[in-house]
Amino acid sequence: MGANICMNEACRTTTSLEWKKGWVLKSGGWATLCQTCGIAYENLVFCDTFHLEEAGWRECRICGKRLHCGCVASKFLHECLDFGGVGCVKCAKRLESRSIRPTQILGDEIPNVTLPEIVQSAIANGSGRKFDAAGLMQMANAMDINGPRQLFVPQKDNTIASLGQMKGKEIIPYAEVNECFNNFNQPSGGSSMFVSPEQIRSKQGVKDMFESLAQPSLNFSLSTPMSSSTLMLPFPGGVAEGSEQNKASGSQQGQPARHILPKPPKPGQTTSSEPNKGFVTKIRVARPPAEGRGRHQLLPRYWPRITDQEIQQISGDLKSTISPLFEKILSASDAGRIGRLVLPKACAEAYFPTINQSEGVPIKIQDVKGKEWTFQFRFWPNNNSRMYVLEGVTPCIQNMQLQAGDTVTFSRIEPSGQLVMGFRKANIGDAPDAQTMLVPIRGSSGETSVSGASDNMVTNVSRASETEKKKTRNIGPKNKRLLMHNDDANEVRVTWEEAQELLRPAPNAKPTVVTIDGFEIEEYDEPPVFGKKTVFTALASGEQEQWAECDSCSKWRKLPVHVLLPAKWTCAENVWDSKRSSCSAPDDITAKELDALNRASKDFKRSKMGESSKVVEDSEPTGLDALATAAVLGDNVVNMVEPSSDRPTTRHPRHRVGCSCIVCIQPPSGKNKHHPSCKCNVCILVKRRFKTLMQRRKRQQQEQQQQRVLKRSSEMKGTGTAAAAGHGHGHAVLQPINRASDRERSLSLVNGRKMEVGESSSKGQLDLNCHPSREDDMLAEAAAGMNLTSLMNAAGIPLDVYLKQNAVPNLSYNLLPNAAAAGAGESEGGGSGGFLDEAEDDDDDDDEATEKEDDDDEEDEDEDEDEDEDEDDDDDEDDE
DNA sequence: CCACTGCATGTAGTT
DNA sequence: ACTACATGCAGTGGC
Repeated sequence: MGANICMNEACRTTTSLEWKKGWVLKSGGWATLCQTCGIAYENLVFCDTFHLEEAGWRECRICGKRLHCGCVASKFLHECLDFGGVGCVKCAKRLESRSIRPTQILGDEIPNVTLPEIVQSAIANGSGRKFDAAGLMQMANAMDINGPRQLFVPQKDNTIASLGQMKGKEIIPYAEVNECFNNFNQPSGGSSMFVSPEQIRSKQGVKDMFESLAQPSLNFSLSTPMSSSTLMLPFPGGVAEGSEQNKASGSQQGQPARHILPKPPKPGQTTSSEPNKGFVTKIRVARPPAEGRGRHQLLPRYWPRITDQEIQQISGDLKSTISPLFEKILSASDAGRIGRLVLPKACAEAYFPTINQSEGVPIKIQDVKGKEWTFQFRFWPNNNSRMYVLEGVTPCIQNMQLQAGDTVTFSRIEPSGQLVMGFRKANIGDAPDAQTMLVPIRGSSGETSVSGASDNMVTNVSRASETEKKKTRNIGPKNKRLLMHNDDANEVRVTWEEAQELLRPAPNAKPTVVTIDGFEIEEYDEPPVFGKKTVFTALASGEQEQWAECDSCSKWRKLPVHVLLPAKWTCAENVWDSKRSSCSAPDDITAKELDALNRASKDFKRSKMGESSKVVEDSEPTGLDALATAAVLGDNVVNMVEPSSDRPTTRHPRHRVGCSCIVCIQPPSGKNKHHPSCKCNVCILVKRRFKTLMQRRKRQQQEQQQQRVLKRSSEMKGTGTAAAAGHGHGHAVLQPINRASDRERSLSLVNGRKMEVGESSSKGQLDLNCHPSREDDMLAEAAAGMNLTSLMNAAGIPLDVYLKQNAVPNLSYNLLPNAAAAGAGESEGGGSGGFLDEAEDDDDDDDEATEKEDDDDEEDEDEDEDEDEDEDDDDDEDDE
């Protein structure tokens, strides 16, 4: 704790002040002590009368530690001074009798305003409040960075005070304080506006400032903007303030001020420009005019970044003076069809009209060509706050040909207050680094800022480096969803998909198998490792092959399909083919095949990277056929055979041999895609399930038979005896009876479906894309996949009879090695099948309610049969 | 069925 | 913990 003292050095009235966050007020003075270094640091004081509650972040000049100054001056002991800063009430009153002549800005005559007028109006009415509050906010901006040395920037010097305070790396366009104060008496001083923090720091201290302030009548003047730009950051809420802004002030008084404060740049960052030179094309990262009802300081991401050149051009085009307000990078939803542009809250409250109703008000905004657009400016209640949006922006967005990632800028024409909406196309060069940022900010559409710049004055490619930083800050952390769902994000997605395919259990990791809802899940303590990417091919016979490229000699080696290779693999590790276990061994592949392999690999990768999203959309109707084809030929072979027509989708390709994932075990869609001898996962599954079905049928028949025997027995023994016997064995006996009844129901469904299957079969078209848990469908699959339509008719006969008749081998063990893994646990449950079968068995054991749910599900599925195959695919996956 | 509207929710940044 | 905001989603109305 300590004391705050009136900034008028002649007065030095003190008041208490509470400090936060590890910073203490130096007793009796205007300094705080950094607890790290103990060096005194100028304090700043805000007048709470005007709800200026935030001082912002400052940086210790010695240690660089950031200070959040939350100090608030006593509202009763201090008043805001017209020329910035605060003074004690006593001094303020003393100044009442002395008029303060405001400065002239760029030749615009500003009416004289006296302190009493300002202060009194500020206290008395809302509009005046805003005037002063905004001015103080501006002062706060200055003090954020430079402390009280910068405190007394004339209010009219908005150009100076508002242009930014990019500590360290960015331009600090504030007038150097002492020059500024000198300019109080030296109109058109022409001193530098853009000074580095170091320069500022090198200047003399507070005392001179106080001396300047002590001058009762200050003749404000502005430093001439360093360029001939007509940029004028508007005086916040002041005389030149637009009427809207003045109107806006009143209703927001009660809103708490928020701390939307820029972080100081890291010490290592470079200054974007040298002061006093080369400003014409320099990026101007201007802190926007601090004004508005919320009196918020904008997050740096919203600070308008505009060059003098651009300002000149815009101003020239519009024949007006413009004041950059803020900008925003369009999100996907901003640029989407919905036509709603989410406005940063602080910006909306600062620069847009006050709205008290959610419906908002129509607002007219010009574009840089002078065309006027009307949007609805409104808000939605959101978490006890507001979410401001501009509605109806679609025509404008389309007119400007903007996309997510582009930037819209909002400026204001002075003095009319007309809002201007500019834009800046995202720049390919904005992407910081292809390696560090896999996802390009913009697509590879080739659109660059150059084209945008030609007709948009706000655009300037010279800002690339600055925009890059901004992009990193804006798009990167804040718009991750935008990035990841941008069409251009395929690279990441593909990479992820590829990573999925390449993931292997750690070499020595032993899985712990847990069963959840009948599904066996392997849990590994070790994280997975990446394996080597291989290419699968399939022969006309349906036999599949796996190919891997040696990391040493780049020769392709044929491998067993179930093999999972480590990330690095060479011929020497080809333990499956001793003849080709050396790099010196020739390729066991013809040149043509090799070319096809390479093409397959490249096409696969390229199509995934470049066109995956498009393929997903465009080839949706045929993609399933492609999947089905892939099921037979191997998904990558599709590319080899028909690289142009059947590109892989970004979806997980089914039927990947050896893959036991939840997708691959699904039947493929498409019709007549399976050769009878196909040994793909699905066909194997189908066959296995058919076998399971037959076994269950047999079991059911046995149960029915048992039931009939039991019934006859009980009839013969009489009811009483039967009841007694039933009591003893009832549970054991009745259970299968219930099961039998369930299965009768199930079979009736099967039979009901049987006709459909028969019809379908008669056409030679069977849809394999059905729910695996639906036995009837699976039966159909079995009939199709095995070309055993007659099996359907045989479904009613005992399995063993059928097996004998058709010489169906023990399908469960006729699996590819990894496919066998896919059916993990199939030996369980009486060897009836894999986990799917187990799930079925579980269903059998389920209670009545569950059975009913199952019935409902079945009905639903039946209803959904007519839906497109893709949807079925998804349903299947979801259901699984 | 589709587009629109308004709110809810999840995520990320800030305090 | 709080806030801002991007986006999802249910409800609604029009075609």
